[in-house]
Amino acid sequence: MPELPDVEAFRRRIAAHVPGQPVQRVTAPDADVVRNTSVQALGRALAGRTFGHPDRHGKWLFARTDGPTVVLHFGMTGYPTWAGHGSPRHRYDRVVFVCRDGELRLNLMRKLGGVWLAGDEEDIAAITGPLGPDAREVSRGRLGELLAGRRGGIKSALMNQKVMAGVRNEVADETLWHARLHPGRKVADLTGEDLDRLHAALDHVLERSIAHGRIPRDPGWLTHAREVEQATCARCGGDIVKGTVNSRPTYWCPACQPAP
DNA sequence: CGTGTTGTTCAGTT
DNA sequence: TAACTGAACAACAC
Repeated sequence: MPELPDVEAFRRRIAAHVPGQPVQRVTAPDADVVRNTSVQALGRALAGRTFGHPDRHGKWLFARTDGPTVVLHFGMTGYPTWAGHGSPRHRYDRVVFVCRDGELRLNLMRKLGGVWLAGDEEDIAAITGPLGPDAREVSRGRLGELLAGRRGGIKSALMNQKVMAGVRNEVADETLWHARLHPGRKVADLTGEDLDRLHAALDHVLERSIAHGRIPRDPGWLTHAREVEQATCARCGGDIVKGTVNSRPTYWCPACQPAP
């Protein structure tokens, strides 16, 4: 379930191998994950082009070339790999960019993500739709601005890609636990101190998770609760509970994150 | 073969 | 009219 930290790890993986690689051809065993063009047109547009440095905004990845940009989204189950020409492809490698020294492969088990071809920044904006600033770039002041005037709950706002890009279910739960805020708290009811803690928690969760390549599953993290039958809060020792917020499975500590 | 999974989209509501 | 909510959808593992 890639969120911002996972996609940043993907970006670094691609950045380590792909820049400078000329594309020879593109094969797509599952053509339908190529979303806004045909496999043939994608191959024609990229053949002979050279990959540059990849960028990321939220959960979107942009594999630049000296021509068009390949836009990647990983849905819930996707990930990219770099592999030698001869190494066996995985069953769910849906699109393969065959380069000079290896292959960039997009594994999409559930086909929820996809590949788009973009000629310029305008194309990219049309593909991604409106996105708020990347969650990693949000300052304390900007967080206040982004949340100002919102009527709903804090978890809903954090997960809204138009508010900020990159946070989804697990990062939202983890951030709210670190900030000691109940996921159902109304944005309008949060104090300046609440927002201070929320910003510090978002920063902490994103930076530590990026360093780890994903949200750590260790006992000191709320996400650990998703691994075990019944987790206890690493801060207070109380039981972590599971419920549904915005029709998504949500974990929190009732003692540390009091209900609104 | 039914259930669980979760990012996104969309229909409907406030 | 923007913001909000919840249901539907995607495809597969188990």
